[in-house]
Amino acid sequence: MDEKYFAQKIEKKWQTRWAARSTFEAKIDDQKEKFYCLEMLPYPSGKLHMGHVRNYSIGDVLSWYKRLQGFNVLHPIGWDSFGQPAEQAAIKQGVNPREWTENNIDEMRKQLQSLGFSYDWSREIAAHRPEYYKFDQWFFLQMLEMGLAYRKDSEVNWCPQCQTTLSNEQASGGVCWRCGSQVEKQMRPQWFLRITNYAEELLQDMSQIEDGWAERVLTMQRNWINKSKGAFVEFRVQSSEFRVKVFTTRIDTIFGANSIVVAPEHPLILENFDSFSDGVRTKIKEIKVEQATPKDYDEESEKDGVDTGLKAVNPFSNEEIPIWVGNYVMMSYGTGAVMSVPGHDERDFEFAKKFDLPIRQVISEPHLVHEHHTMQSLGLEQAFTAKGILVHSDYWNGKESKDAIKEMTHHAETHGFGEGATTYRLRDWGISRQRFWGAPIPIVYCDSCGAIPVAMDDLPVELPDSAPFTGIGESPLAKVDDFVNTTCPKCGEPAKRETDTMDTFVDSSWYYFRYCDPHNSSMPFASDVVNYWMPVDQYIGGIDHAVMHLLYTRFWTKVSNELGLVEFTEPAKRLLTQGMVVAESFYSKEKETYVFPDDVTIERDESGKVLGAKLAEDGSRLRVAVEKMGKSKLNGVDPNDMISIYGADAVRTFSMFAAPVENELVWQETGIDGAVRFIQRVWRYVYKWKDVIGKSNDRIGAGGSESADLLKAARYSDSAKKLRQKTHQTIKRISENFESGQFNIPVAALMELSNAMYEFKVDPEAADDSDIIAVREACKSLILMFAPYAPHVSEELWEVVTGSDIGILESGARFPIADEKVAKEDEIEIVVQVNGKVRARIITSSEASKEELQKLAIQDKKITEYTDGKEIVKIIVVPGRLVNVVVK
RNA sequence: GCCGGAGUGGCGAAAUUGGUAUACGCACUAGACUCAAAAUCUAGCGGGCAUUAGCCCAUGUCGGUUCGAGUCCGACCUCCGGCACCA
Repeated sequence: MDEKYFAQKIEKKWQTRWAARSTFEAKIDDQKEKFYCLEMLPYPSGKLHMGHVRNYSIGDVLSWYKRLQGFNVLHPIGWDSFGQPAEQAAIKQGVNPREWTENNIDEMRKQLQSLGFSYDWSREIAAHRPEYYKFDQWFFLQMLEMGLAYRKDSEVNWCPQCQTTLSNEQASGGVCWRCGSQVEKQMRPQWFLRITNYAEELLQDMSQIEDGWAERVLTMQRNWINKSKGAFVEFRVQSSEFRVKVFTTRIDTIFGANSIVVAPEHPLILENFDSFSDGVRTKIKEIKVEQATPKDYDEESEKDGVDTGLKAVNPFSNEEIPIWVGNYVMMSYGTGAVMSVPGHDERDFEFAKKFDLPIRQVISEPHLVHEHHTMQSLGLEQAFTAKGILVHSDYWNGKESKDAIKEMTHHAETHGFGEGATTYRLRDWGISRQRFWGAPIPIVYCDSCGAIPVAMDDLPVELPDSAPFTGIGESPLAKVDDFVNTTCPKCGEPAKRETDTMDTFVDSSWYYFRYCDPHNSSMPFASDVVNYWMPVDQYIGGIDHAVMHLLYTRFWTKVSNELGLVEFTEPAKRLLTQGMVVAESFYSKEKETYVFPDDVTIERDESGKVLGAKLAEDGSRLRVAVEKMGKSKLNGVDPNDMISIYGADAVRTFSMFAAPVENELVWQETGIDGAVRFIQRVWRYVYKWKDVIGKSNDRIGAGGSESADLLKAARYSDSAKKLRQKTHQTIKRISENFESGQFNIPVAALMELSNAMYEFKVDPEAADDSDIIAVREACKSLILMFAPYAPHVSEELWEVVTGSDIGILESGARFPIADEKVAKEDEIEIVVQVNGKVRARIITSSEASKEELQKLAIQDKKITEYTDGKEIVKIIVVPGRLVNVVVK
């Protein structure tokens, strides 16, 4: 056996063995507790980036840990293989999107395998294959039957030059990515899923998962759904039958309404448009165009609007107020009209300031009520948005907001101009895409029967193998006559297929079900199999998916539950949201592009701090920036190169050690040497002790089976005792870290353990039995705890220590368990503070009582120097930690 | 703009959840080994003053609560993620 650590060689060896032995294939086993560990599946871009490495390393660490604890672990992987990049490659390079995608999958599979991830490859799935997307279509038809899928007109980005629809990304900055034309909005009929039916459940069921999901994710989802209780109120339009309906959560502020602001496409405006003056009409058209132009989010759009001259009547005060058209009111949101209360709403305040509209205060802070009650108007510096006491509100004066909201809503209801209501900001999920590379929506349009679903037995509706990819005109799919032309499933007459395909979020909404039963051809999955494995015990993915994907997938689970397919209503018990991995990159203003360190001359000061950067090619200055990996075409660091230089174990270990998993990580390679050195240190240590701790030594029992009696019976020297103490302290610490999802600290703890092993200065030749037992215990514990990070080298060293090539998992080895008695320190250091400042340290028994500690502290010479001549006010004693003497 | 986060040495970070700030590692410096280099080992490594065993300052900024604050509260600054057709 080679005694030098050579990563590439042992990694290949163990990857081959695991595959040959099907080590990681999961089977249903009622004798064992199951653990479903799932990482978000990748889009097959063709190249792994460090964000992937980090994500999948976390999952692999956890999978190994759970296997070592005896769980029946399901750890699958697959491909989210529909999406725009394949279609863009088809347009730009003329390749076939399916071939392009399959090639990318082959490439990325190789890379994942070279990292030695413990996947059950027999369950691999890919969204673009008919055997998968057949069931996207199946689910769609089920939802159609349930009344959850429907069709309505909705906006898309439209390039008038290319005569094609564009994604938001393709329309960024409001111009077409291809030709640079101004992008417009266009209405077209599209399919939607009624996620809004589940708004309340999506909120309520958060109680099932709040222990396992990060609070920040649930908060974001809650705010996205944005439930608000309030009331609809109708304002009569003066000298007209028209009533404008608004929604407000603050009906208590209605006496402060100075105007009604409506969207430019509000029915009232459409109806009265011809009666407006030229100036008003021009302004309304401008606002309409502004709203129809896609904007970047960071563009701050200034409030704009125009007084239409129409008047509305406040149903509470009978006051006549003007009706404005405003650029901040959208027809697609709410009722398309708001009542403007500048005194108590920030947006309305800003609008009123800009157009010099009256601002009235009708809510006051309790202690100011008297003053405000008698004053006509107040010069508010900013909107007062808190609740309070009503003033200048006629009959309602003096009431608290909370009561006024109830009573005023009731008043509106009994007088027929309003009603209490709960609204949600969440909108239905539009799934239609005017693109080729997605699952076709299984609908046929017949002139006489209308939109008819394809029969279940006729699924899948398969994508044709080729289509004209031009980037111009309608979707490529619509240009394939053989696909488009069909017969009506109902009447048999000639008819046309739906040519829109589904949003790729559909594929990723149920893939974790499919992993449980990946080869089922008649159903998406068998219920009993899914009910064994699901819900997912630990889901791991980027924080960038906190809202959309995770909300869609929760919705899908609820629908599946309603269909009787699954027993549960939430897909994942625990969610770990990994921080983004970003590449240190540089932005070139002239070229409007990001470049990465290879092409850049970086200027640093003596300490290595980056001062600036210049483009190597022409010396132009660059802005230092970071860019999310995978977002840009340039992915910064190539994991392939790193694996071939440092080995998979080192790359995995370092990606975990570099930062806590929830932090954002600016990737830099410096530091990975430390991981390599650590692996080599462990390697050398095990080899140094190999002959005395391995199986060949039968003086103290075989290396493969550690007997508790043996450990107990041995008489240890002080240094051996100290080594055992460190071993068990490390086990304890790492177990706690794993349970709480901290994966960086265990690496540091293992390094500390190995440092302690090196400090155990007994020569293997001169070691007595108890020394050997202590060393062997340390080595075996270290190997087992390191296996989740660096499985290849751990398997190899396990073979060295146990003398058997059966493999860690096959041998039945378990994650070590800490012995509290062994881990316990006899003596500890107690800090003594005077007024919170550390002034002395005393070494004492870890058992010392509060009284003993206090006594020791005030007798200490260093402490008396500070306390002499002063009055001791109090003494705080925290056993095991510190004593704080407070003096005056 | 709206929603959600983050900020600790030259760098990645740790801190038992209110109790010794800087564990572990990277980089760096010096020494040992070597003809030499690499590797390895030993020591040092937040800043300032003393260079002794001591003192003062430091966890983005400003303020507050507390015997005690990186941790809790308030305001601000900077950076990052999401915003419904990137996945």
